[in-house]
Amino acid sequence: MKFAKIPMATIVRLSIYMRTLQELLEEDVEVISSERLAKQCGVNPAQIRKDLAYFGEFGVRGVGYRVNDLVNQIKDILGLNRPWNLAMVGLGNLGSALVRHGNFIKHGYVFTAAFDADQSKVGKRLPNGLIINHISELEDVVRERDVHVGIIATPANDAQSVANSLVLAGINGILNFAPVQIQVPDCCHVENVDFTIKLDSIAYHLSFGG
Amino acid sequence: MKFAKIPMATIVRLSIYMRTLQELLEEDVEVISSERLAKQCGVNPAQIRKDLAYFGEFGVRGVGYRVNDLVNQIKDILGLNRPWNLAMVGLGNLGSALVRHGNFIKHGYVFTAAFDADQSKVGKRLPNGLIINHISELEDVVRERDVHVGIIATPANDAQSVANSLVLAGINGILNFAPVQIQVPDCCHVENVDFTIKLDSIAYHLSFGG
DNA sequence: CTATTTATGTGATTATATTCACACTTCCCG
DNA sequence: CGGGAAGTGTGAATATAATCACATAAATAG
Ligand SMILES: NC(=O)c1ccc[n+]([C@@H]2O[C@H](COP(=O)([O-])OP(=O)(O)OC[C@H]3O[C@@H](n4cnc5c(N)ncnc54)[C@H](O)[C@@H]3O)[C@@H](O)[C@H]2O)c1
Ligand SMILES: NC(=O)c1ccc[n+]([C@@H]2O[C@H](COP(=O)([O-])OP(=O)(O)OC[C@H]3O[C@@H](n4cnc5c(N)ncnc54)[C@H](O)[C@@H]3O)[C@@H](O)[C@H]2O)c1
Repeated sequence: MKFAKIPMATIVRLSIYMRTLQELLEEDVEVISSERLAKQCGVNPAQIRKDLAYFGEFGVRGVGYRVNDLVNQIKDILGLNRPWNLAMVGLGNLGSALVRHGNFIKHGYVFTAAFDADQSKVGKRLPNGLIINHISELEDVVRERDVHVGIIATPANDAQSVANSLVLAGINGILNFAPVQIQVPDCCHVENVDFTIKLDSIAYHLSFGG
Repeated sequence: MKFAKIPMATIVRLSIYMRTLQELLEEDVEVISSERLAKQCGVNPAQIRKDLAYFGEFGVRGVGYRVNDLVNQIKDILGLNRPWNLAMVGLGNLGSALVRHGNFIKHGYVFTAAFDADQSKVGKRLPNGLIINHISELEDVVRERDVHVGIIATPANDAQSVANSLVLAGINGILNFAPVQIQVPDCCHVENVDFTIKLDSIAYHLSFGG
């Protein structure tokens, strides 16, 4: 995999295609054209074909793509045909809602560790059976349970220090919900989720009709 | 404002600059160069200058940018020097965590309405004093309370129908947390938040060392 | 008042991403 | 079996975005 330099935007779109294809699968659609898929995903049909072409030929000319096959092929491309272990750091409002949520497991992401700094939370059992560890145990527990990705849902002030611990524990993927830009070495890939930035984009569009 | 065609990516970065500048303000930094700001935001310094140049000249040559002024200028650019009224639709796990969260109000976003389809939730009072209305009242309440942006936090299956109601009620900005691509007329601007897509990107990077 | 330093603003350049357009493959129907 | 019809795969053409590099402006020191 990965013969040319792949646009980051392509990777994001592949996820979107996959979600849509999974829905189609549930509606028993067996084959779909790039044109119909494009409409559902809100992109250009050629875009879909080109995105896929980076990784191989997955369709049948004159016919389209077999939905089931394409889902699996995209999973292979993204590295999703295996489970990924997650650690949640910070079990407040947001962190708790996230671990409770079923969509992660549905897509192959499993919470195998949870950490908080608040002693009154440590030892508590989460709905999925996981017991909250103290943040000081992070490094040991992360290694022990083979955690691949850390999720930061602590207050903004603590995010950088948590990120440092995660990196030290050997983690190279972080999903950061705190509204700060965390600094990590190149070996570690960070994705940020900040809802208020999305709201700002909406505000701009509403204000200036973009 | 908006003299040339502005890259969407520029708008997103402006939000990020603003967040960082607001932090700097709290640390009593008065003036900052594009170079230092760039490092903190993880972008190229020329990028910052070019992004700002779309909208005017905000810096002082040989000196840098006055932090406080720049924050306000970015707010003007994005249309954030006014309050924006939000409606939350779906007060489950995620929706409840969101309305409880203080960051929205801090950035000028105010929840002025909340809706759910579950009768047992209708009439309940949220921590911010807001009372949950039934989804059937959406159109009336949205108009009455001058809601500008709708936030969808319902199950995926209900997202499209909620979006339809919001559009019908005259809303042209939607923040969608349901993991589906909703279809709306051009007058309505939609931003999606899907954490699992971010996780997929991380998985790809970890798998293939991008 | 001049030289030096710093750091912006921006045209030119390079890099990246999207879209077009059509050759080519498969299917289907008569 | 031959002639559309449908729809992929992809090189070429656009379009968009990021970066460089330098002229220019302010501040400071001598
Ligand atoms: N709640 C939301 O809807 C929402 C929305 C957008 C962004 N965010 C961001 O997500 C983060 C969490 O938000 P929240 O509402 O859950 O906050 P919260 O205060 O409810 O929870 C934070 C949790 O982190 C724990 N914590 C603090 N320091 C820690 C440390 N060093 N190590 C481990 N755990 C630590 C606290 O004990 C607490 O349980 C914040 O940065 C917030 O800005 C939240
Ligand atoms: N909880 C998370 O951390 C999380 C993470 C990622 C994505 N999401 C997505 O966010 C959405 C909500 O997740 P959740 O965990 O809060 O689910 P939830 O089941 O806890 O809450 C959904 C709420 O929506 C209400 N609802 C259902 N149909 C409705 C309708 N037609 N109109 C108004 N309200 C309606 C339900 O009564 C319920 O209160 C889902 O689409 C989910 O996939 C959630």
